[in-house]
Amino acid sequence: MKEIAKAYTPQKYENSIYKKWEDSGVFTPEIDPNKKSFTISMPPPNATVTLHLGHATMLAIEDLMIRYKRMQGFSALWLPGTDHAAIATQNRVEKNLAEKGIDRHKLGRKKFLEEVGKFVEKSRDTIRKQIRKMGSSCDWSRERFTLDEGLTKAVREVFTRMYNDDLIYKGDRIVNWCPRCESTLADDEVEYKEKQEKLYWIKYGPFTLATTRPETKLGDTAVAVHPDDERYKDMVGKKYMIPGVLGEFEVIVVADKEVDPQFGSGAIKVTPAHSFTDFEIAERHNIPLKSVINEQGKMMDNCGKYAGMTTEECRKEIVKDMDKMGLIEKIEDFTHNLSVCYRCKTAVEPLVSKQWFIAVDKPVIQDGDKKISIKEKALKVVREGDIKIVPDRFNKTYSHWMENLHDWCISRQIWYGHQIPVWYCRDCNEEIVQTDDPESCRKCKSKNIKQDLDTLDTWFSSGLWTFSTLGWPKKTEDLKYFHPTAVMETGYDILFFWIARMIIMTTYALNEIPFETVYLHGLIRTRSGKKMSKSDPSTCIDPLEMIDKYGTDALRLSFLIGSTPGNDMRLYEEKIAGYRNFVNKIWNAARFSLMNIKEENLDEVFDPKRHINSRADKWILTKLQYLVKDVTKDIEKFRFSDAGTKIYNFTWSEYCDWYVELSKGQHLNPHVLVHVLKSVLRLLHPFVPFFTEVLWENLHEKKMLIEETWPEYDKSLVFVKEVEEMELLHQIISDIRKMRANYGVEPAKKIHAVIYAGKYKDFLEEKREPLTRMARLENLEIFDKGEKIEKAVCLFVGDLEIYLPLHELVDIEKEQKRLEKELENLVQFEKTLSSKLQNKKFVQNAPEDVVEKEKKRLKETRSGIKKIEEKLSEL
RNA sequence: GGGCGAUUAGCUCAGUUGGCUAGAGCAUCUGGUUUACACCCAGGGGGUCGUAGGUUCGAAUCCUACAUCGCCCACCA
Repeated sequence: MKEIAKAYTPQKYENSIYKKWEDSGVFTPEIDPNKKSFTISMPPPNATVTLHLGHATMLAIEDLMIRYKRMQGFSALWLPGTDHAAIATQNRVEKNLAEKGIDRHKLGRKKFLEEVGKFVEKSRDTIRKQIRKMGSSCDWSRERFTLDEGLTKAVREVFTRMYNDDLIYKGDRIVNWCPRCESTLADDEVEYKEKQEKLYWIKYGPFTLATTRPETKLGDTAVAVHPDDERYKDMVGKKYMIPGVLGEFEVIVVADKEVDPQFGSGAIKVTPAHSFTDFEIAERHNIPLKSVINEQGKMMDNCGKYAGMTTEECRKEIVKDMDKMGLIEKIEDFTHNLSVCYRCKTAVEPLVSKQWFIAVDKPVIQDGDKKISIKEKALKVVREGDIKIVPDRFNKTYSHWMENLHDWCISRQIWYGHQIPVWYCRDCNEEIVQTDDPESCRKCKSKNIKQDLDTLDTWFSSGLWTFSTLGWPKKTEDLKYFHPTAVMETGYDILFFWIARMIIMTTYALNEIPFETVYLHGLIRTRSGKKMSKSDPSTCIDPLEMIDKYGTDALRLSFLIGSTPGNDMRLYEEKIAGYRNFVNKIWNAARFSLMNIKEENLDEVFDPKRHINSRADKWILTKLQYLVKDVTKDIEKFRFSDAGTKIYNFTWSEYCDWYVELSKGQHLNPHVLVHVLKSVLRLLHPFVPFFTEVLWENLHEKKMLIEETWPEYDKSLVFVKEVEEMELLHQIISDIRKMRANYGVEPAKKIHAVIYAGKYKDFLEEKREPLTRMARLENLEIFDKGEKIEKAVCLFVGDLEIYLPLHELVDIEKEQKRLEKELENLVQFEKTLSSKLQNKKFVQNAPEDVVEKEKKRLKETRSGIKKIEEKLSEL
């Protein structure tokens, strides 16, 4: 009665539907003590980025969970936000300024930060819009930014507490230094890249040794050998003068297990200030440090003629000079893992510097009657299952990483970020750490104080994300109601960067877990399995472009179906197009339903007592109950792909292919047609929110689908017998169609059929209409039994015999061959089954229902064999 | 060096505590103006489940080894 467009056009509806949801306030959950809360903190996209496939996946999965729980009656909070992403953002703005010929140092800290602020404001606005594009039902009224005032308070509070607990300390330690960013990097912010380099064998006093970095010779203070190395045994503990390009210098020989006697000559030069291993060796043996490389990656003033050169320039020069002095023995090619900055790929320069650290091994958290470290605590909550990781194999990865965690360097020498809340008194050197800006020195009252210039690692603040966004350190209602959060969903690539740090920071600050479950999705790859990279647009799919082309719903499905947690997934345009087709398919099923129902019936509530008319109705309703049960279970177990596939198959292969087709004849029952459609829309809504909502409106629903309830399994709508009968009908129709195709019967031609139906006679009589229509029969005769019919194709479905007297089309020889082939098949199968059932161990050990099933199948197979044999003997 | 994952139809992937003659989508082939949908319908072909052993009544699924690809961690000057 009502007609909707012939095809669904997402572009026409998506924006207005989103606005309708947002304006209605459904995204903002109430704090209702009678309801359970369900919270997801959205992993905040970096403030600099535009939406990429990683975000799109994350948003699709999280929105699915949130909508599902919301429909189930939970107070579902999905809290959105953005991360200031200190280094990444600063680099980006520096680059932008550089294009205009502006250098940040000339601009000065204050002005530079203003520039960053402007850029970030604009950029955040873009990402906000893009998050909306994905249909994300997040609570914008609670949106947060890691540099917000509230979050900054949280950062200072945690810093101060940790400082007072002696967890945060300042020390001279060797750190990863990026000379381009001019900042420290945490251990996991360093990447390794394989590179072809040279290995220089140099004459080194009484030694010959191999090095890739001859320029660090200027900072050498020792030579180390393996304690068991016979070659150098007598030299250990002695001091030697080594000839160098800047004259002789003294080294001491130490024995250390770290040295691999197999590599090179078995002796290494020790440069404690510029190598992690050497620093550790130096610490163990009390060897002095000598820094020769500065924070710009250039040789320091103590390097004579090399001062001011970059390490690379210096290497060239020093090799030249050493060669002149006859110090170079040989130069070999060498493949080497070069450490580079994860943000800008510049080679990392290890150097010694005064930095702030978090001590991860210091026992400070009360645990029963003893104290454990923040690291042990973070291990414990996962080990004991307080936090569950999906898929669980990542437990191992997590534990391994956490066990090997060293003190975390948290200070960064960049400007953008949370400035470290430490002030120094210039008059009395007092160090003041507190949450508010102090006016004067607490010790000498001098006003001559200055804040530490460094900022905090960006992961320090994002480590507080689940609770700082809910108002902590204030004891807010939000915090009480929504924390701990339910699920943290993110890519496995930031398990260490972020997940691990949230667990550390939250268990320390709140003595509470940040989330109950960690759900890790895989990375999106190209069709050939390569990483998509922005620098190569030919491999890269832009989610926004796909949304324009196929709609958000189709894009979302392409992330949700066909993927499993923790595994990478390949994405390509045909896949998205396929789900667009699915969306359109349901749209058209709805179109059909609407065309077949009176408007007044649309407003009626489905009542099984009055509205169920036929076996077909009972069949589809039963299948729907199974679907509801399965899908609910799958979503609860985070098997989103399975859930989606099941809805897909039900809708297309059962509802559309059979039930809608049946509706075109005597079985038309608009009530059930629409009821099942509506249930499917409910089930589908968390996956594909836009078009389900559009259809919902068209079905005269007053309430929005987003606010509707999730369907529940209803046992009273399960009809096992009717399902069996209907499936028999499907089988008969399919088999007749197959035979038609097999014999090349023109689709338009209607044929004659005779069925000996036994106990199903009455049932088939009732289904005469769909049977003749869907199998394209012109004359159907149904008997309970009868004589075999000659010159006819025969089919055996269970105990039924079907004859298609195709007369001139029947080629006896061909028919014989077909039957023989089928017989062969059945005989083979019979063999397998009977030997299985004769096996006593199988009958004894296998579960009863498995045995029963096999028995039933054996019976059917044997009856089929008998029938075909009879038929063949007549041919 | 240590760990993890993958290996199933031409392609992309499902396959839950072992239990239908191993499934889907795409592609392909044969047909098609059916009461919604060609973004569709009906039907077909296509797989020794990476290899070799083992456990079991029964293995794609569990165990062992190997192979290939990929990822993570550690790291050598």
